[in-house]
Amino acid sequence: MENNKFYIATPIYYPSGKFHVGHCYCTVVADVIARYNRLIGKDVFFLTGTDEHGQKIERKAKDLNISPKEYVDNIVKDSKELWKNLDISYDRFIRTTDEDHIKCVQRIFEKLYNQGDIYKSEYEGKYCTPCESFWTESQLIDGKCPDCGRDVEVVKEESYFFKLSKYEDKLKQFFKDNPTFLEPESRKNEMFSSFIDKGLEDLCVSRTTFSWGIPVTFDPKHVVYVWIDALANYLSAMGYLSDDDSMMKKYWPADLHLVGKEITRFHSIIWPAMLMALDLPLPKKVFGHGWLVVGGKKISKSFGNYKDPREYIKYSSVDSLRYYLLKEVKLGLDGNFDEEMYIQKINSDLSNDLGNLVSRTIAMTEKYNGGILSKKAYETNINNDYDNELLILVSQSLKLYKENMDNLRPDIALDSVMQIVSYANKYIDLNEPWKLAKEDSNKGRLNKVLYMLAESIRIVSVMLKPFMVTIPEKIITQIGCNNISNNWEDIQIFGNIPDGIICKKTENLFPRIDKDLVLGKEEKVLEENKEVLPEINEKGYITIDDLAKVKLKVGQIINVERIEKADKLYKLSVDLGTETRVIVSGLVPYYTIEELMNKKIVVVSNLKPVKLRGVESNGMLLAAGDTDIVKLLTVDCEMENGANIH
RNA sequence: CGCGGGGUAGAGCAGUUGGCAGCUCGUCGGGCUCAUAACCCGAAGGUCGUAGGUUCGAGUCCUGCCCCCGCAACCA
Repeated sequence: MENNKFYIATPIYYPSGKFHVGHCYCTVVADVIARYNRLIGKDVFFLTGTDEHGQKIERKAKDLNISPKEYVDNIVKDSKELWKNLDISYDRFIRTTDEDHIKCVQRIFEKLYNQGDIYKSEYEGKYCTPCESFWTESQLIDGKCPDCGRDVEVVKEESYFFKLSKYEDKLKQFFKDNPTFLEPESRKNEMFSSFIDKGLEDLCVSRTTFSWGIPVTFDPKHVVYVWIDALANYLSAMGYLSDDDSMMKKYWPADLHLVGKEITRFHSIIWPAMLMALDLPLPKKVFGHGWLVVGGKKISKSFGNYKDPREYIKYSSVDSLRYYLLKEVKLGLDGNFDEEMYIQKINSDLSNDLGNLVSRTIAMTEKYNGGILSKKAYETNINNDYDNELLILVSQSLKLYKENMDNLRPDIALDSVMQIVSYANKYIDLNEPWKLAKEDSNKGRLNKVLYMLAESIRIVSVMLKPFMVTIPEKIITQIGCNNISNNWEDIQIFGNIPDGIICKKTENLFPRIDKDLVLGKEEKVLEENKEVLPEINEKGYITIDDLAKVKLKVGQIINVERIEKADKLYKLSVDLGTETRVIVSGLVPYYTIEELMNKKIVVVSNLKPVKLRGVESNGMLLAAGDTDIVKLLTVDCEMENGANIH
């Protein structure tokens, strides 16, 4: 079957700085799609890499007093590390400085030149000499260089041009014949209204103003400009125009170019035109995804919202990050990456729903049936309504999943997976296994429920494989299915867990993340950076000013309540003279309500409020002791409420 | 008249060909005790930016206006 291969590529990124969440987003999405296609049995080739030439790189290297190659080598090393951290399963990391790529680009350039699609002419533009940069009319600010504000001059530069205009009609026809070539729809509108309908101009494809690039073989003072150099990577990786074109035969045309919305134009206009000129089949699809915005703003160094993605992984996990990026961001639209939302989402979806489902299922199986999953019980007991509903949901979900993965809606696909998880949790409550376990006559029914759950969990794990790298395997191991085959075809029919498999609970799959702890910590780090107080750090002293920051007051407890669902917490109302404060404190093991009533205590009055078990605590009371004995600090004579302590 | 995207419950978002306005989180109330203080049920909460139009019927189609964001030849 010709249909059985899948060639997917991300753009090659420009390594003018370290990669951020945005780059990761694109690559992670591509990786998920690649893994999905492998899962359903396709022969996948997944390409990513770096676009390393150009003036900007040349200049950056010069500033650092190293060669451009050294400069990009460093960044490439780091980004490969990053992709490893994110479990990106690329088949090749192509660099435009790779030997085979350079050869390929030169041959493409020659070929196009020889057949007349590239010609020599002059490029005229506004040039800022000190900045050594060309600017377009629209980039200029008040007619001056946007970088340095100095005057620009009109300069003519000898250049080679690609006859883009020649392909205008062919392109229009192609878009007409292939309505799904460019997605989402909105991008297509943009391409037409902004560029194609306005008419395409020939494209400048060489430069003489810098030398960090691939030399034009027949005119070496020119280097190949970004268009051909960068776009050609998708072909050079296939060995196009080389001695060995077996890859080309096998994988070309590409099935999917997943690109950022700002470079959709290059991939949907220039790239197809180039391929037409080379007389090659065009890619099946170009998808222009949206951007991640952080804190409502585009990711950029100047906004200060630029963060190494590995920071997020540190306190969560790669799988969590990948899950969030695919679930919460609708492919094609901009998505907000808010750290607080991130933690909340993975706590709720992954810890509470998924992790806890696995945990409670296995715990019950161990407790009620020695960890043994009984396929016999599943087969011999008649389905009730809940069973049927679960079975229907699973099969619907599998269908929806595949449909949406194929249609590049991973968010909806994930949604359908999570629906199984959600119903499975409900299924437990509906069946009440803990009640079934009380009577021997219900043993069969109980074991059926447990089997149904385990099998649903196994199916969910397989569906999650493209999205998560380590967790699905861990889950499968916990439910004892690591020795059976768990591929796409193994989940199409419900009931594939053999009889007598033993499951065993080990680690917590998704420990809940304490939002306050993580985000609070961060604030502390920022503060430490602001105020460096070396004396304190060295000797452990604080100054009188530091002490003055803590406002201590005398207070009287005027009301005490237990907090529901909290083992140790009291909700105390404390009279501070001018006001009554609510303070939550873990004194249940040490004091009774009666003992606490009317006590005069010492209160830290300016502590930042925190929510404990849903009750906001405004302050803290002082107490002595560790775990066994805890005694409140009180004042040894009558003191009016609200009196300062110093 | 530069181009594009967006404005839907407190927050973040879905809403396919026009047909009772949904999801997640949060809030409030209840249930359960197998589980990672998790899980299950119920409730409150929306003039779908605004003004008009088409229609039996508009979040959805058309027109005007207001606000936010991005792009404007190489930052995914």
